[in-house]
Amino acid sequence: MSGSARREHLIDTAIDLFAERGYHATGIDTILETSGVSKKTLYRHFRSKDELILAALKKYDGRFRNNFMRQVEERAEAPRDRLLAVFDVAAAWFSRNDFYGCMYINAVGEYSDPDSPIRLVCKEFKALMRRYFEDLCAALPAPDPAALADELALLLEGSIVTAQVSQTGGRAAQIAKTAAAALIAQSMAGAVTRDRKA
Amino acid sequence: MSGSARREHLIDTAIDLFAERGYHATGIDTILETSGVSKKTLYRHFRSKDELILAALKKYDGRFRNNFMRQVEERAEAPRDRLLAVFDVAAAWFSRNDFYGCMYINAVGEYSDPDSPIRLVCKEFKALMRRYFEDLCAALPAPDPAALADELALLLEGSIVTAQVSQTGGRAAQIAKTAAAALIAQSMAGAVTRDRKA
DNA sequence: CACTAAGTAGACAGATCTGTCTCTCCATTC
DNA sequence: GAATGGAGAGACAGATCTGTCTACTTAGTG
Repeated sequence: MSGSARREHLIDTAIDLFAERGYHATGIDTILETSGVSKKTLYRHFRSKDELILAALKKYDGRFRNNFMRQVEERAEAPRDRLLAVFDVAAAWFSRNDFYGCMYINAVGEYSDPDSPIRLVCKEFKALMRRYFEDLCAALPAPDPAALADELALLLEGSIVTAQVSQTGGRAAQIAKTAAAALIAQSMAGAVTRDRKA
Repeated sequence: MSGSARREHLIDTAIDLFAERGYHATGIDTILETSGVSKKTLYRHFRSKDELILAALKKYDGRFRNNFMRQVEERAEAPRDRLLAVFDVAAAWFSRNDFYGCMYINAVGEYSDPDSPIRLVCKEFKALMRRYFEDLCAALPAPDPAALADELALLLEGSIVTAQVSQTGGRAAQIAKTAAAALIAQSMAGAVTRDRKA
């Protein structure tokens, strides 16, 4: 295994363990045993555990969003259908047996300092997801894409934590999907109303 | 200070520290120093740290929901107004400088074993909050109180984590409130439509 | 082959964590 | 006033955690 491959393997292992057990509860030694990498190598690639956490969150960000958006785009074509497909993809995610909620939400729960790099990565991830919603809403086209995106993003977040806490699998995503359809309809109807008035 | 008073003081201190810093990151010693209680006393009242966590979550459950519902009921009278007032109360909560998200959501992020007592308390809390929504929806009366409650509960959860991660204060609650009004309207309109058809 | 860079294994230091235990003090009660 | 029991202070044990360091091995390259 090459140096960079080992580094990636380390990050992948860390992602899985942090996602399942949390950040403080996952020790360096556990990551090393699971990955089969030595401590020396870990500290050659990362200055500290916090840097490994940061690398894990950053790598997961790209991987997750790519995967998520690809699945949405595979399931539907039209903007409105894609907005709804988001919740079908979420349902599939929630039903996995390695679903432990959102890594970023969980991270924020463990790192409360608002200025910590970890928090910034989490904030950034959520901003990018919300941006994805806004792009889809703009393509509808919704009269106020930003406002509708805010609402739909809230529904997704709510379904994630509800699925995690209440362990109802895809049910939370189904509820969110129903609500999303209503909010989209309401948003578009508002546009029609305004158009008629004008 | 009497024995039981000391016990409560210990739990109150634990609530604050767990809420702010998380569960694994908060050591027994920190709780002892902050509360001014000795280690011997802590272990007289609680068998282990996990039992203290459990006691903290249970006490916070009663306190939070009492407080929350009282504020909602002070702000509005009619069921629909109260459903919307929920999000005003949430906005005030999110704007506090000691807002660190939901203790239960954060706890679930750190304790992934689905059968752990900690998880059960979290699940129970969310079920009780959702029940509160359902009671208000039934008083509307909404045609399908359970379905509407599910949706509104999702919006509240979403606003909590969004406020926590993105640090936008009461804004997330405002978005949720707007969406909630739309969902309530949609729900009631559906009832009217069905009534006319019948 | 020789050299170099990177890896494994693991001892080690120093900090921290949970939980137990002893000793002392103090308040209450008989 | 004596006895009892709760509480404070903190030593202590044993585990675990992060991070460093040494010694040995392996892979790749000129």
